[in-house]
Amino acid sequence: MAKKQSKKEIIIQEAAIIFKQKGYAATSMRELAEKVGMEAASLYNHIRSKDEILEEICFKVANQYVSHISSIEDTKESNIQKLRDLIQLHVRMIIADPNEVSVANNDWKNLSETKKELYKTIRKGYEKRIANLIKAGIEAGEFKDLNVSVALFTLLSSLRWIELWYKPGRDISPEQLENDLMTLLINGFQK
Amino acid sequence: MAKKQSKKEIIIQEAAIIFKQKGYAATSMRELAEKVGMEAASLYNHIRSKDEILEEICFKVANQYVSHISSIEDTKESNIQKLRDLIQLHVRMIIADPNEVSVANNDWKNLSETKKELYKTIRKGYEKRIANLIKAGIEAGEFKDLNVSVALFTLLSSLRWIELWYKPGRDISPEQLENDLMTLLINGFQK
DNA sequence: CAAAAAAACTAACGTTTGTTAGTTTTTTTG
DNA sequence: CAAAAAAACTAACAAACGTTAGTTTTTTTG
Repeated sequence: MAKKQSKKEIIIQEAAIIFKQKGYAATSMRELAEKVGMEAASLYNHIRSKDEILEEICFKVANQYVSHISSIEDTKESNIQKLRDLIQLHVRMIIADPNEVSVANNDWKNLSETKKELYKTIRKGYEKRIANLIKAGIEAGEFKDLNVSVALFTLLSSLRWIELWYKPGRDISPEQLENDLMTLLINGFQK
Repeated sequence: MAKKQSKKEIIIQEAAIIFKQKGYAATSMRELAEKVGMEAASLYNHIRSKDEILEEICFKVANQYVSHISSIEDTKESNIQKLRDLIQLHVRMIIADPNEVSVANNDWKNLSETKKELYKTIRKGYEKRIANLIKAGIEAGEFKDLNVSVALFTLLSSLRWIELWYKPGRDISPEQLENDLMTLLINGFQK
């Protein structure tokens, strides 16, 4: 029961696949058009420019992350549990749309100058909120006394391989993946 | 007392800076030439092609990683200590040359088809050796009973932010960075 | 210092790029 | 079913691309 997608949505979806494989700059509109099944010029009946495709992908992903983090912050759970929720959020976002998440994370550099600044601002805001979560955890005595930047970036970075690796049919379920990741990040390697 | 660099080395070094900023495909030879201080055509007195620059960067980095891992494997230390050594290796490689490491990690997709396959083979071989280290640690009872792939990729991925973040003059020393990372990865977030 | 080699230059090449204009076909609508 | 709207097409544009050819300048060498 797939929802009927507009042509624009199809174009963006297909673009995300190719951008992920080869990168935004190395992908031509003619190649994208072929994948979609039309001539390059026909794409412009649905989209304004190549730029626009990248913008839609990047900001859709960025806004999704931002929109979900409030509900984690607002719970009355422990900071450890909030960290677990955050890991779960990232895993589920990536598994729900590995192509678009991957493009947002890797190709945002190719945004136009103004959009790129906006993207960086949104991302920094998101990081700041997670940094505050980590600080709170340290102050509450739940977390080790870590350098907050190191903890923040290590956390976010450690989840980024999933977007490149995971595909349906892997011999590990999303639930297992979440659990293993939480174990690793919260309790570390050591037994 | 900097060693005298050949023009080719300067070109590659400068290329790594721009490739890191904008990506390989989005960087033109004319832009690179300007940064080096010559006309685009003059670059070709020193390099064969744009491709060649990327190849040199990617395989130099890949070979450096590979060449250092043997000495970690060959020690008679615990697997926990080997893991520490590996983290140290990565941190030092990244700090020694953040631009080239970054380009190798992000732009290898733009290698020619045959070189790309070679690169992937080298990288897989490297990953395999770390996977074996993790397996050994689990079997020795030093590590938790983790899914090896999850542990492997989380480990490698968690170190990748450094290449984007670290620059000389950060308010954290390489030693502190290494220590915090080891704490985080080996012992986890939890106190 | 003259000859040879290296490295810069200008000019231009053939392609590929994103995109527009104008036309035809397909789909939607009253 | 005719009119209108949407979406495909062909053709072509100007700009940018990596790269080569040929020439001039700079550096190295005997």
